[in-house]
Amino acid sequence: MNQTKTSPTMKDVAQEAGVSLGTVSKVVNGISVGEEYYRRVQAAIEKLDYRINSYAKGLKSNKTFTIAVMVPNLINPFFSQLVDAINRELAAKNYRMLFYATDYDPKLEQRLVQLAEQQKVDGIICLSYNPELKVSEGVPFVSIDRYFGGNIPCVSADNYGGGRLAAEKLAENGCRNVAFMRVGSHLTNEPNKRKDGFVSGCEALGIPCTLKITGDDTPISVFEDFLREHFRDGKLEFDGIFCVTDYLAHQIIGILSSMGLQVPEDVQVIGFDGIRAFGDQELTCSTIIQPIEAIASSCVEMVLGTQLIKAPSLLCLPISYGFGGTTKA
Amino acid sequence: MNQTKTSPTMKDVAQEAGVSLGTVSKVVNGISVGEEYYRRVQAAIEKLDYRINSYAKGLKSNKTFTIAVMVPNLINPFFSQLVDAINRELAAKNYRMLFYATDYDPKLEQRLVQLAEQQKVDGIICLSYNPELKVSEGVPFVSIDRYFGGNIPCVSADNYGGGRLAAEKLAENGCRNVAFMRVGSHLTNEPNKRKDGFVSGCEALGIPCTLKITGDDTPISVFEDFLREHFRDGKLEFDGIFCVTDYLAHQIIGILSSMGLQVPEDVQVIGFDGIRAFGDQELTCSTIIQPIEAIASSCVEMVLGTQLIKAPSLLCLPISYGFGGTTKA
DNA sequence: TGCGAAAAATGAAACGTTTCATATAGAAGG
DNA sequence: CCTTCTATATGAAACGTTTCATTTTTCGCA
Repeated sequence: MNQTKTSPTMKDVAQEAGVSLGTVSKVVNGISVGEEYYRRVQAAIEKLDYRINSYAKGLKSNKTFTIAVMVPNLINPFFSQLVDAINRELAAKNYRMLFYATDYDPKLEQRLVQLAEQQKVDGIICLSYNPELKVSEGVPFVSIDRYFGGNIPCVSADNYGGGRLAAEKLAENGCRNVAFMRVGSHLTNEPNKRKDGFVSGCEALGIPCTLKITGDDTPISVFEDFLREHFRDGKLEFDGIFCVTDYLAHQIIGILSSMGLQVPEDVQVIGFDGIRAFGDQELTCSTIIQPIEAIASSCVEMVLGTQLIKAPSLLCLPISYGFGGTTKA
Repeated sequence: MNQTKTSPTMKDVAQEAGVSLGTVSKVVNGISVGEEYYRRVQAAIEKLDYRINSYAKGLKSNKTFTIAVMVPNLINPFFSQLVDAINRELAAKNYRMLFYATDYDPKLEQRLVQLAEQQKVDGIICLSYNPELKVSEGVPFVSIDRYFGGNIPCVSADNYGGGRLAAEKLAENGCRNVAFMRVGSHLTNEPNKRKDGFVSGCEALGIPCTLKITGDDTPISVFEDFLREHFRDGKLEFDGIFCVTDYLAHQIIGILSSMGLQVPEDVQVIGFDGIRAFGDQELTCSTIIQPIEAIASSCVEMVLGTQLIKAPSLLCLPISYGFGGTTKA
């Protein structure tokens, strides 16, 4: 018989140490036992190289020390940096992270939430693109950037404040006619407040503001068309543009330069997120910086229930301005 | 008694459907049963909204449909794009991904491997920075970019070929005196072959080549010092630089421009990886592109054993050149 | 020295599956 | 109508833990 060597169980340890199963369990879980027993069990554990079986433990105790984290993908640096930060927080608390990419697909997202629940995770952190997402009562759920109401907590940056700040910064730098650009129309999404904040900021400052918001799946060329419409005699009608994300800002900058316009000399551009292209290097465009670490740690605290949520709650974390060379200062 | 409503089990389904436990198990696992039985069980499943408990299943069957993926972090876009691609492959095969960040820390990495094993994953995919990593025989393990020998399969890009290609491209673009730059000294790392390929390429082409390889934890300023040493009368001694990663290339480009040098007019720079800063946008420096998708799918195939490994194997995937504006073509 | 109370160790039951030896029903053949 | 064979359904045991009702040990005190 060529038995494949199976890993030792608590029973094996108990036998080796000459104690009962319950005693081994106590030692493994750090519950106090007699000194002599403790020593014997530890020795047996070392000798057999025993490791607890998380699946047996999870089955019996209904606690898996696993959190599901869901974002559209890991390609967009905002998402990957967020997930990185969440993972750090979880690891520090001895939790494990099950990762799911939703690909911006509401159906898939719904399926993944069910999958995660069935996977018996202790909680779910999700940056959702599904306004109608159904979540089971049983599993703690924390949303990022989308407020569902009910008793589902949501963590997000102060998007409204960020919008206002963008308006103020452009104004400070001398802009007198600005535009706002946004892809998609997920209306209940918190980031949509960036527009509201920006518009209100412009109004307060007395600066005219044009909005260009495309549908969900329109190509980037729509923005190019828009810009060309407002381009006469080698001059752009706007002297400042606020883009809803850094990602979009980079695309817009590309279009502007292909039109022969200089950034920031001819037109200033400001994005949102605070992406550092290669991780810890400098910003590649001026931007409103999201507090990624703070978002991550709030999510983790909330989902682990360190911080109990009673009422429907929307946590708004402070943003800041970052100069990246696409504004004048 | 305020019982918290517990989820239905197979037993509940069996009772509801009036069949035995075994029959429910068969239906759930797609094993053929009598037509009438199948119908009744399905109805009961729907009615009770039954979901299988993965922990019970995993405990009994010793198969968890979970793969651990380990890279240093998700900040470096090469890593996050790789993990994204691996996750896609796994999801397509109905596997789940447990993610661990090793933070370039060999000790931590070793601990995480043990943790993953104890977590009963069906396999581990790891981009390791620990040349002495110990892996249990029990769990399928696939390495990325580090060849351990033994019977541990390794997947990597053709780093040697990539180095040669970098030399050829610089030569094609008129370079006659080049430098190679690399941080760290993880000598058994496959990417170290980039240097060998580059050196051999330069030799074959008859171009002088200077190497600058720093220690593991030296600051970036070491490269600045090096460049200044080779900078006389407003002219840099080199007309081409190959950086071991795009990440480094960007830092070097920053230094060069702070020295008043133009890229690519005064000096051409080529990186390695093929990072697209914002995911799907254009390259921000000329580079040797790693086949990230191919690496990901090979890893997944191997770790799932779709493709059986017998001998120690090192899979080398083809690279390509990508123009990003920091070379002349 | 002996008694009772408190503290500690024990081991059986349970968690929700899979699996396998057994039981059953139905079909086919004589 | 009975036997045999096949195909299918059954349910008990097992996976490796935790937990809790019991039993055993320890120890202070009379």
